[in-house]
Amino acid sequence: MTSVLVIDDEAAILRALRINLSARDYQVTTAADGASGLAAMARERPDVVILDLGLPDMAGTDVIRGIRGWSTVPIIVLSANEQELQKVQALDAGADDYVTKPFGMNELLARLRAATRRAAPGVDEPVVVTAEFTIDLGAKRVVRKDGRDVRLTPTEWQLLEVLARHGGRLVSGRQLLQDVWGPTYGTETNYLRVYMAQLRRKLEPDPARPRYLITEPGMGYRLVTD
Amino acid sequence: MTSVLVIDDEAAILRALRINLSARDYQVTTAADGASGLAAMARERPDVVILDLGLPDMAGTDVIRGIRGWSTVPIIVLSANEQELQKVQALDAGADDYVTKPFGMNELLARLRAATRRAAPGVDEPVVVTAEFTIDLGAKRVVRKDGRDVRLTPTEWQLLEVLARHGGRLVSGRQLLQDVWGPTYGTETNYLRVYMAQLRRKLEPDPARPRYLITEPGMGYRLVTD
DNA sequence: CTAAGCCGTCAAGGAACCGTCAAGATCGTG
DNA sequence: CACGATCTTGACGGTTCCTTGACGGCTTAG
Repeated sequence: MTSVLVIDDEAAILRALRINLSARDYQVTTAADGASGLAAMARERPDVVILDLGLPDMAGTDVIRGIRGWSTVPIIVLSANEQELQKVQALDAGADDYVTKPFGMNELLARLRAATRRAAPGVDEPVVVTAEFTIDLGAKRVVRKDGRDVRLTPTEWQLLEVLARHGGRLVSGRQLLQDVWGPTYGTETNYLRVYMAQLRRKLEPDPARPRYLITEPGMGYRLVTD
Repeated sequence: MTSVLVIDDEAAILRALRINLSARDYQVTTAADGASGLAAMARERPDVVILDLGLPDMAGTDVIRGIRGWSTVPIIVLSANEQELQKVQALDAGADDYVTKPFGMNELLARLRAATRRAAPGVDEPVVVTAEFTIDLGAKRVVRKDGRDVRLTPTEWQLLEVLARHGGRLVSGRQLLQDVWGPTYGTETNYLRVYMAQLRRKLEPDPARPRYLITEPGMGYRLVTD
């Protein structure tokens, strides 16, 4: 999922963007001024930034330069200012695009897609490593330590992905069922038994005595990464 | 020196751009319609394209797609059309930016700098190498290990290019369809089956048992590069 | 000790997915 | 305008995958 950081001091725009972006499966973080925007930038590592130039605490070009100092994340600038000089300064400071308010939501979304499409190859997804195998969440790939990669079915992969994204923490059976099979499931624990067995057969050195895909009786499952 | 291809049918704009760009040390090539624009594109290999959407011979989005079929060069669209739908269609077809006429020359130049700045670090087109063949994305060529090069149709090449640019990662059927056939496609999986078979027949040593163009049932396809 | 949960294992039927082939439609070119 | 190359479309058979039920081992509580 693509994550977006919106830096804007107008509550109305913030709300409109949050609603529209969330509805299209973007993960949205917001900040209301330049300082907290830069802080959020370092904390969240978003895939793309939408930046309003009319911030109360600092000049827009300084925010851009603050980000460009250490990141090449795409920056889309919003501004009510139509003056050409302003646009030139923002773009030359390192912005990728400049949209004048008022703007159409569909246009902004299209420019967002264009910006993320360019950056697409280069975003490194997290990787879970154990002594036996490596899970590459970005490539949707599992490779054993001997270099051969493991063939997983869609359901097997989804189940493993949910466990991996929880990073070693316990995940309840109900949550696993809902994340993999959909929100209407929750009690079909036999599905989990079947697919856990499949995963163990494909990943564990000794499937009878699991070392990574651990059952916590009565509670759920856990992927330990040692 | 940065080279620019300008595709526009208005003589006045063509002249203005030629003068302004030349004065700033860009190397300018021009074309007056879509067909000759695509021809010039293949001949000149410019670093960036400025494209007017109001061409006499073909739709703007088709010109964009014609370029995107084999090149990732930045495309800046010029248009008198302010309609949002037009912008969305152009950007989704693969354009990088959309500037509405009349435009300020300084703004256009700034957007030009932004577009070329982004592309700068990645200009060296990657090459994908396997034990059987080599894919040269820059030259749009596939060479077998025995030196003979493989003839691919435009669609075959586009499909292979999308897979190659994802470098071993899994690509979903929906994304392949949208990247190759356009954003309105997504369910016509039989296209993929047909063209995957074509590519395998031309690239795989044993097309019946593929080693490089791998199917992950229910999830998508992947180009493994061992 | 026994019964009741909970879990792991296995196999089979049916559905979904994929590879293959070939014919019609379309496009570009001379 | 005709020809060849390419793209689209439909149908068929084979393969993979998901679901489902049954059985037995293990643990725990009474």
